[in-house]
Amino acid sequence: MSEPTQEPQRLRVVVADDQAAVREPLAAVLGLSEDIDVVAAAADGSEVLTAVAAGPVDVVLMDLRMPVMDGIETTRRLGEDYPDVAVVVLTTFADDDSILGALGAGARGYLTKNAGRQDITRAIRAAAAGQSVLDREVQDRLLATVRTKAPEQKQTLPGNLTPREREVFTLIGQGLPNRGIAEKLFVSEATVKTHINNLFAKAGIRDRADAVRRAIEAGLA
Amino acid sequence: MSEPTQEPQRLRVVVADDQAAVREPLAAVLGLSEDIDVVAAAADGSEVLTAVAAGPVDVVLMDLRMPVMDGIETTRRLGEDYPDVAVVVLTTFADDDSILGALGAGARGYLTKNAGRQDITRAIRAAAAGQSVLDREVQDRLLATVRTKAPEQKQTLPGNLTPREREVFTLIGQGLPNRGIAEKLFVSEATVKTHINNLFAKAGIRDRADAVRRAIEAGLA
DNA sequence: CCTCGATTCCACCCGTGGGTCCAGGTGCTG
DNA sequence: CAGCACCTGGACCCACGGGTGGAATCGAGG
Repeated sequence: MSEPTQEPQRLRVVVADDQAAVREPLAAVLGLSEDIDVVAAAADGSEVLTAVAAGPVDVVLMDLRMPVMDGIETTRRLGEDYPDVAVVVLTTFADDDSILGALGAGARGYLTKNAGRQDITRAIRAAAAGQSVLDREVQDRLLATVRTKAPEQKQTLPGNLTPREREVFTLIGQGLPNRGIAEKLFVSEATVKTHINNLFAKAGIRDRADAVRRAIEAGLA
Repeated sequence: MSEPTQEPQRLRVVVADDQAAVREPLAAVLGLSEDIDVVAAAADGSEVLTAVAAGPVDVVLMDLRMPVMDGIETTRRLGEDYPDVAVVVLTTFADDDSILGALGAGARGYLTKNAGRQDITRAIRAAAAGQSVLDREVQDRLLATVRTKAPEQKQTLPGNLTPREREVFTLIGQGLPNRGIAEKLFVSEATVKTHINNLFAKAGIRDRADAVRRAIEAGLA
């Protein structure tokens, strides 16, 4: 801990955007920062790869919508071949697929195009230092995705379930028929049906199919 | 877009940590930055709230483990009463519960204590500007949580399914009974059963329960 | 033209699932 | 001890699910 964290030399940055009207001014304005060197400007993903292969690069500022090879795929390949190169995404699109795709591919930052020069330079420096900078709305979306999908929610189940009922519920979620559940628990099938009826009533479950979905959502399966 | 984003005046920061041995040096070292004013140092969550109530505060640098009121609960209350105050978490713990709890409570940054001074000041500035800075490992964990739940793989299905069969399959995954599926597709229940039997044979599905699991895994539900 | 795959439908059978009611046994707690 | 919650089991009923076989229409393609 408490490593120096200073970047004594200037950060070597590649700017990637298919629109020259965006790419050129962006590269110019970034070069104004005394600690940033824009070493290349790329119009598509393959140009990014050649630029990175050509010389040492610290950070790639990447647009997502590009011809030939899009930003996500480019990010993925960079992560495989040049894991030390940090990718910061700068795009107009902030939909879930783009965000999850880019971050999942290894991007270390995600900015939308209403970010200012300060925001962009800060994100570049953070990415070079191993941190990750996200736009506020991007973080909100990311969290919303997590919350709906993974909040380890046993809260979606009414807590009144008895241990045995929960156990039966888990086995239903694994797709076992009543007889299979009975054998696994060393009880009669009638008992299993009783438990199922009780827990269905408590949890407001209609179907066995419904039960499977709920069990998976609840993280029991 | 392209707002000024400059913070002309110095950032007013509250440092919160129950250990004086951490809190004091941290406050001192942050004050060295010419754009940061440490306006208060708090030893627990309630001290943070009084400090924020007392004067205008831009950013709270918050430890999670604190007596009286922990960092997550404090963050939550700040979000309710002072939505303009940004919270940056600085803690030794990087487990999923802490991360999701803090970010879910509204924290705009999450650093572990191996972050250097540069990293911390950068995160403070980013948070004040509406961005969010995460440690690399924190982002990785966050993404891992997302990925286990939303991996969008349709490869688990044999490709031989006809469009209609895939459609029926999706509806099964949503827990609909055959009659419901029939109504939704404007066909008879017999037709639905035929499709189901065919796709069950093709995909090697035994049960309806099994089908629900497979549909969810395949990202169709 | 004729075949083949896809889609649509019907009839039949029967196993399982789901609902209801009831009841004996255990163990904890007021 | 009396009550309560839980687990266990049985009996009954009926709807839905799943399997089989057959059949019609239609469009694409040999």
